[in-house]
Order: sequence, then structure tokens, then C-alpha cells
Amino acid sequence: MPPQGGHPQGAGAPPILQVAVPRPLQEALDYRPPPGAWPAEPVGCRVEVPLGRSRAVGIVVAVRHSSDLPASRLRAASAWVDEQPLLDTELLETLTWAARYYRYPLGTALATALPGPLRQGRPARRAVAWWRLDARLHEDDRAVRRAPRQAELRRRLLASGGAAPYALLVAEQPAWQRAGRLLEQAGLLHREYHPAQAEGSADRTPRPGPELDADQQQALECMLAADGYAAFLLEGVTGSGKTEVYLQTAARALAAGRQVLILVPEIGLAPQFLERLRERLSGSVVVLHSGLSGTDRAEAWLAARDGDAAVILGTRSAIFTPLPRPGLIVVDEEHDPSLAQQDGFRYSARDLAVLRARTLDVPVVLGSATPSLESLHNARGARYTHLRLPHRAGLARAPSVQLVDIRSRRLVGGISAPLQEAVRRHLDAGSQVLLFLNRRGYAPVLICHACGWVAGCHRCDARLTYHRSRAQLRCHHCGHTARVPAACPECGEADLRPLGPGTERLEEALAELFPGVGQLRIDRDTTRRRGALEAQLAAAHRGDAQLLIGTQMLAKGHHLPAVTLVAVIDVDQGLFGADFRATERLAQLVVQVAGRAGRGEQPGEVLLQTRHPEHPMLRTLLERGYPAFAEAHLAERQAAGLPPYAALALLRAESVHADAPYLFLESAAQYGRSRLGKGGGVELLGPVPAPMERREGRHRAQLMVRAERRIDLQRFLVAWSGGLGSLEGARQVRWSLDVDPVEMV
DNA sequence: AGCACGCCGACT
DNA sequence: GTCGGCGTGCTC
Repeated sequence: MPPQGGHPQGAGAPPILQVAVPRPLQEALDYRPPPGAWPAEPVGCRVEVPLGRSRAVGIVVAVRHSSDLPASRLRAASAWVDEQPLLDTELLETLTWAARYYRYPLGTALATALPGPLRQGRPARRAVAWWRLDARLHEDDRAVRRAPRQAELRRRLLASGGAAPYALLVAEQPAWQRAGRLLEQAGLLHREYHPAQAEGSADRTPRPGPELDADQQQALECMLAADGYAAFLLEGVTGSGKTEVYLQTAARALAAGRQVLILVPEIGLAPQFLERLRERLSGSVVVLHSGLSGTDRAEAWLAARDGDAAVILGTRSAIFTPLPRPGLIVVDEEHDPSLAQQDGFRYSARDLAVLRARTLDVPVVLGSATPSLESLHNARGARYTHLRLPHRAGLARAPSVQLVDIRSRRLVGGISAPLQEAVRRHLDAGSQVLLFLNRRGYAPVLICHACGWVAGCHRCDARLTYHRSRAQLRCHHCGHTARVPAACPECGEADLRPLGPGTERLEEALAELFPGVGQLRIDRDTTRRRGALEAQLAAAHRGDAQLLIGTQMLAKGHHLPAVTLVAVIDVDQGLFGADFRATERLAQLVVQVAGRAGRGEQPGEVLLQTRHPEHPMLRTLLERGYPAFAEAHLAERQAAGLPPYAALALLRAESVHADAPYLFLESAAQYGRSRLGKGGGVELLGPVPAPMERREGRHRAQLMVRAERRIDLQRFLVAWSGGLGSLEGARQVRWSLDVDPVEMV
């Protein structure tokens, strides 16, 4: 076949491929097509291309007849990687849109959406690697006589007819991995790919679900009535059975032969969810999250693309899973910030879920007990249908929530007398008690009682946390550790005292107050090992301990049915944060934590220790609940011109030099003002110091871009962001642009 | 992001 | 005289 033979454009000038390469470039690059036969549909296929002095795997985003560059400057792509598109039109369009919207280079955006092996050009076959012994080694063992592991592997392979799956071999004997690689290099062992076994789970009979109550039934019917795209905000209090509604909606989509994509904020929540999915839904279920190996991710991703995976359960990045037979998208805990943020490609998986649902013309459900103000705003504006599950299912009743005023009260390890009394009462009744404190370590501050010196991090504007168990001072922001000084480095007095409670200290205090009562502390320090969290949760479930102490990680949807008392040791922590979302976060946290109480048959009790019992947010939340709080807070946001009543972008910059971020941000602001046409509807605010000005030895500052209308913000960003990299001072700082930031930090 | 080119300090 | 520091600039 002649070089251009077979391309669909026929005779005439050879077409040009526009290839998005995995480099931070604004645009795709033009290449002449590679020699050889064309794929039937080139757009969405990977090609290998020469790039500078190296080569790269890029994705064809368009085929053109001409290029802006002279033909002499075009290089030819080296080879097609795919015979059919890896990214279908819809996914490619979604990613292109997201790259534009979030101002991120297209090639890098596409690359981050793909599992590692596919990004690097591995065949898009769902294949299992096998090792086959070279024919020379069948009769003749001379080559391996002096290498016992290789000889072993040879015997093993001969025993199964000369070939076996790689993963199986390595599982049997890890040392064979190295032995095999050596044989492979010597050409005595060959890698081959066999088609993956189809998932044999489609024939299970799903277990029927429980009867729905009236609210659930109504929500379900409403969703099932959707024909094509529809967005639902499912606001269901903890224990109201949101999951059941998802499951039954999903079952309907599956029955119609469609795929269901379910996003969860973190995979820690997934195992219980996964079990329920497998038990209740027909069709094969795959998971997709960052904890998987590249190969496993590629396998799951391709199973979805081939339409073999019926249910895809994943975290943030799973929003970029191909869905050839889309039926439903579910975003669980839609308010959770881990569905957005993260560094690099800063996108909101929740927002993209809605976008994809619209493009794919399928329903999308955003579920939460504490919906984000953005979603509530959308529901009010009729962009989402608001479905409510206001009652706990079954016998479980809503817990009673009370504030404990701890002003001028004596605290033992952070515990007030009323709380101590309540703990006693619940323990005596044979229940479990959960104490929530979002601060690990022994004490957040170590202070010199003589001169007032406080142990601080020299790389961050932060106090060092005192960890007593390891006699260490640790910075929770940069990981710096130091030994605890014997005496004050300032005045020399040996009177350093821990100030304030941490989970370790809470543990100690509880041991004194309730001797003999089993305790379980669940924070990042006790769950560092793999599987430790699961093990601890299982222990909590079994009732191995009556007192459970936990940080943030325990606030999320884990079922602890024997817990009847939940106490928040210090609710004030989140009350006056620098972030305008701090109050919303705190309200969500309080409600989520409270949701851990009394899921069983006994009613729950929730105590919140505070020094600000009159705080309006706490009052509203307690007296009138989350929906009323949200209502009040939305009004505040509107008055302040903040999201969801405005669109924001944040330009951050950091450097080891104190003034570099300001110099860069000043020139960015100036450049921005020059690009602001008259009446652009955009404001530039700052630069201002970041909430924690110095972190990991770097000075940080930020410039806020605010617009009343999203379209104005986008128009401005398009005109502005491209030029930022070549501004004065840009090379002296690390900078990033965050569109729709969820955290100001 | 890679990767090279380019112009100034301590080494055989 | 060179090896190599990372500042600057490009990748079709």
C-alpha cells in the first residue's frame, strides 16, 4: 500500500493529523500521517509521534487538509497505535471542553484521563500477559543450568505445556519475575497476550431490595420517569436510604442493557458500596480508583469501553470512563470537596458528571445528606429536580443534637463534665460512643510556660503538633518532624506544656475517666498501613471497643449501628476559617458526624462542645436543620457576591522568595486589566497572601478573579490565561490557575 | 513536562 | 583548558 493509500480522504494533498501530545502546550500539533493503513475512524486514535528529540504517544483530535505551518516544518507521525478510537467522540468532546473550561493543556488533560499503560501506548486489548518458553529451551536446559531460578521457571512452564499467565507465575514465586525478565532479554522467553476471560458474573440473580418507604418510592418514580437527560438532587438525611434509591434506579438502567457510572468521593467508602452493588445488581461491576495498579485500571477502563462492565464504581477520575451504552450517572456525597480539587488538572467531577449526562442524554443523580450550596442553588433555579428523603428509614429516629457551652468549664483532655456524664450514661446502657476530634497527635500546641514560646514549623506558618507516643513534634502541613526539646530554646526553662486536645490526649483522658473500657482510635496515624482502616472499622463493628475516637475520616458514611452518642470535642475549629466555604464545610461535617448516631434501633444523641453557643450558624443548624442553614447561608453568599452567585477563578503563585509571587501576580493583574475590555464584567482582587502564607518553605499568594456571570469569567480567562506563562516573573514562581476553586488554601 | 542549548565556577 | 550548574526556550 502506498504511504497515503487507504486514508479516507482519497487522492489530493495528504491530510494533516492534529495530535494532542502529553506536553503542556496550548494547542494540538500538526503531523503528516504515519505510513501504512489508516484506521477507519482516525479521530480518537493514538499515534506515536516524534516530538523534539524524543517521541511521544498522542491522540488524534482532528484531521485537516491544511496546516498553518509550512509543509517543510511538518514531521510525519511514526505509527498508528490504535486501529479504532480509544476515545469516542463524546469522551473526546467532554475532555476537550473540560480542558478549555479549566484552562488546562489539552494533551496533558487527555493523558491524565487515561490509565497509565494506555497513556504510554500499550495496546487497547484487554489482554492477559503470558510467558511462553522459547522452543530452544524445551529440550535443552544448558542456558539455565547455572541459574537455579530460571531453571525452576523453565520446569514450571514445561509442566504447563510451555506457557502460563504471567500474573499466575509471579504469584506462585515472586523471584520468577526477575528470572523471567532475564530470560526474556536473552530471547529465551516470549511475552504473548491472550484475550481476558469474560467476567462471569452476569448470570447472578440479584437479591431483591427492601420495600421502599413513601418518600423513596416517590423519588424513585420521579427518576424512572426521566426520558433522557434529567438532573436530580437527592437530598436524603443519613439513614434515609439514598443508596436504595440509587440501586433501584440503576437496576432499571441495567435491565435495559445500559451502563451505570457511580462516583464516590473516596475509595475508603467503596468496599461496602461495592458489596451491595454486587449483591443487588446484575451485570459485572468494575472499580476504578487511584489505589489500583496501572494494569488493573486499564483493564477496568477497557471493560467499560467495550461495554462489558455494566456498573463502574470509581472516584473522581472515573468521570472520564468511556460509556458506550450509557444509562445513568450517580454522584454520591456530591458535596464532598474531594470530588473537585486535587492538583494538576483541577476539574469538578460532579460538574462534569452533569455535563456528560447532558451530552449522553441520560439522567444524573447527585446525592447527599448535606448538599453543596451550588447544587441547592441549581435546584432552586430548576436546573435540577430536588428530591427529598427527610425521614430515616425503618425504626431509626433522628438524633437529638445539643450544644455544650464549654466557656469557663474545666476540661479533662478536652472533655467537659456534661460530656463525661453523657458518655457514662451511654456506656452504662451498653452502647458505643464516638468522639470526634479533627486533630491527631497529643496536642496541637507545645508552649513554654515560662516565656510563652511556641514550637513552630520553620518551613510553614504553622504550629508543630506534639505527638507524645513517638516523642515528636510534627508539622501536619509539610511533614517536618523534630524531637521534643528538653527545655525551651528561647529561655531555657524546662517547662514545656502541651496545650489543647488531640486524639492521643483524648485517648489518654478517656482511659483515666473510664478505666477498663475498650478504646479504638481511628486517625491517619493508626490507619497508615494498608487495610488498617478496614480492620479497625471491622473491630468497631464487632464491638471490640466501646469508645471510638476519630478524626475526619470517621465522619463519612461508615455504618456504626451500635453508636448512640456522638460528641464533637471542638466544633469551633471550623467556625472562623479564612475560606468563605468554612461555614458550609462545618455545617456539613456536623450533620455528617451526627448521622453516625443512632442508626440502629436506639435513638441517638449528639453533643457539640463549643465556646460560641450563640453563633448564628450553630443556632440555625440546631434549631432548624441543614436546609434552613443552607437557605440562610445562600442569602449571605448572595449579599457578599460569592458563589454560587458569582464565578471565581484563583491564580496562585509560590516561591521560596517572599516577593516573587507578588511580582508575578501584580504583572498578571496588570496584564489582566489591559485585557479587560470595557464592561467585561470581571474583577481582579489582590494579590493577597494565601491563607497560610508560608508552607513547605515557600511563600504563597493569590489573585482572585470574580465575575457575576460565568460566561464573562470564561471569556476573560480565554483572553488572559494563555499569556500568563510569558509574563515577567512567571519563571520565578510556581503558578497554577484554578477555575471554580473549592478551597482557597 | 522533557530535553537541549548556553554561558559562568571548581577540577584533571 | 573541560565538567556541569540550572536559566531559557521549543516541541508540528
